[in-house]
Formats: sequence, C-alpha cells, structure tokens
Amino acid sequence: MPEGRTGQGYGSESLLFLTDEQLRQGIEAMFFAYRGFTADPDRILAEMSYGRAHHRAIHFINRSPGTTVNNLLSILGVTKQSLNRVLRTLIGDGLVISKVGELDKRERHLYLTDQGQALEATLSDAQRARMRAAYKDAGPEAVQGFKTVLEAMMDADMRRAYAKLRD
Amino acid sequence: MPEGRTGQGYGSESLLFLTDEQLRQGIEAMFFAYRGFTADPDRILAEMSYGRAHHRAIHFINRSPGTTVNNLLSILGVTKQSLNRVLRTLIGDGLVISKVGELDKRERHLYLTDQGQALEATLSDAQRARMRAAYKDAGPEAVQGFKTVLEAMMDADMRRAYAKLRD
DNA sequence: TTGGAATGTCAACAACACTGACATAAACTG
DNA sequence: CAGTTTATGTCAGTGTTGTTGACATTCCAA
Repeated sequence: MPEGRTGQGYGSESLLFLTDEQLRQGIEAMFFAYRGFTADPDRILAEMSYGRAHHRAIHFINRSPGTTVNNLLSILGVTKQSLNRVLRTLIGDGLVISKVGELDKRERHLYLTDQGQALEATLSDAQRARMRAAYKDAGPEAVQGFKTVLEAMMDADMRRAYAKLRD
Repeated sequence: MPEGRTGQGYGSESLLFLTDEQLRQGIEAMFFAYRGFTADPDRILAEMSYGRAHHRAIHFINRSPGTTVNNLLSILGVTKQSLNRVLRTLIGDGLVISKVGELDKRERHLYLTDQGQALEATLSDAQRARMRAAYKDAGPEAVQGFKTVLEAMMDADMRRAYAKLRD
C-alpha cells in the first residue's frame, strides 16, 4: 500500500479510528508519552529534592506573576493544603515570594524571585527541548492535530483554564 | 482562508510552531489533557480504594495475559517493590492470579481473574468513552497527528515497549 | 456588630514512589 | 558439583503528594 491514500483508504480510516483497538493505542500512547514529557524536568528536580508539584507551581507562577493562591488552586486542581506545603518550601528556599494583597488582605500574590526564575528557565528549557524535537519530527500538521485532540480530551473547566492562559 | 494553504501560509506556520510560546501551549495542553485522561478511571478507582498504579497493572496484564513480573516492570517503569505492593493487593483481592512458570519456575505469569477482567472493562470503558469523544470531535487527521507527536515524545525504550504492544 | 464566606496555615494521615538489604529458588556456567 | 546469575518477593525506612480536619484572619453584608 505505497500510494494507499485512496478514497477507500480514507473511508476505512474514518471508520476504523474509533475501534477499541485504535482507542487503546491512543491510551497507551498517552501513558508512555506523558512519562517522556515529564522525564527531563523530573531528573533535574530530583537533584534538588523537589517534585512535579514544585515544577507545576513554578510554571504557573511564572506564567501569571502575581497570581493568588486561590487562582493557582483552580488551575492545579489540588487542595489548598497540598499546594500550601509546596509553596511553603519554595518560599522558604527563596524561589517564590508571597505578598499580602493590597485590596484584599486575605489574598497572597505570588511571584518568582530571580532564583525561582532561574530554576523555571532550566526546567522549561529541558521540557521545551523535548517538545521541540517531537514537533520537528512530527511536522506542523501533526502538531495541529495533537493540540486539537488534547483539547478535546479536557474537561470543560480545564479547557477554560487552558484558554485563559492563552490570552 | 479557504484556499489558504499557500507557500507563505505554510512557511509562517512552520516557522511559528516551534516558538517558545507554541511549545508552552503544547506543554500546558499535555498537563490539562492528562488530567482529563485519568479523571474517569480515577473516580472509579477511588471508590474501591485503588489508585492509578492498580489501573496500570490491570491494564497491561489484560493486554498481555501471562506476562511476567519482570516484563511488567519494564513496561511500567517502577521498582519491583512498588509493583509488588500493588500486585499483592490485587492478588489478595482476587483480581489477579500468579502462576509459577512451567519452563522457568522462577517466573510468575500474571492473569486477570473474571473479577479482574470485569474491573478492567469498567475502567477501560470509562477511559475509552472520553477518548472516543475526543477523537470524534477532532477527526481522523487530527488523531493521526496526535499519535505521531506522542510517539515522537517518547524515549527510545518507551517507543519500543509501545511498538511491541501493537504487534 | 455579628455572622458567614473567603483565604490561607498547621497537623495528621494515606497512597505510592524510592533505596537498601536480604531471602529463596531456579537456572546457568565452568 | 560449586559458584554465579537471574527472577521474584519481602522488610524497613524515607520522601513527595495527595487527602481531611481544625483553626486563624480578613472581608462583607445583614
């Protein structure tokens, strides 16, 4: 099937891509790919006895400097107690600073310090390098499809958070 | 842009899709999508005080009945102590049986019991339903791109394991 | 001003990963 | 056969990350 992109080929494809076998391949691809996705940052984090939770917090604080704890909570989808433990160590280690809100003194606004930004850059560079290689391998059209499927896989509230970050 | 697939359009796309901003969107899409990917099984598992580790074991035992502990270890990428804790509970709860190998009596071959298969089906159905909806939303071409990028994101050994499962 | 909602912190606990050490049995090797 | 390697399982200890419960602070509205 060298020139197999016939009408028939496409027809069978659009019928077949929803079979359980096809779906299972997608499920397993997600499982393995996510391991690859986190492997590089994980290695760096392990050296400094941080984990993925720290990475996620750093990532989204960098993404939205001045964000509140509550806002971060809704993005990360964990309990405030869980996030708080991570933030406490990051603040204690001088990677993040927490400023009491001026309008609402209950709120804490979060910022990366220079040191925090340095770690963020290191982690991002590693993760982006793999992403860049994968994108380059796969090509622009595949990347478009990749994003389309991922977005379709999200819950409504995740899709909202994801869209909000792209503003 | 109905006929917008011009050389220029493509040119700018192939330049832009590797920008840091594009890559970051991909990274965040992976983060949110993976949450969606695991959300449905997680809910089911939580009711019976199992976790993702149990799901993964059940999935791959179902995928390759009679697989050995060692083989499972290389697929899951965890330590034997970690896997053993999970297998012990699954065997104890009657979802998995472990048979001493006939050729090599050191090996344990793993199988799902009827009860194990029932749980596997419940979990798979939930996860596939979301996957099916996402695939349907995105269309066959996007799905092809999705898989291409995911595979490009894997390490070599994961890609090997993934390919092996597709035989 | 009083009560409730929102925000954040501290303490304790469970799940699940890790390392290290060790035991057992079987297979392989010289 | 003796010694080594392989496959598996177990025990103990540790760390990250999630959970719930209890509590303090701040804001706002009745």
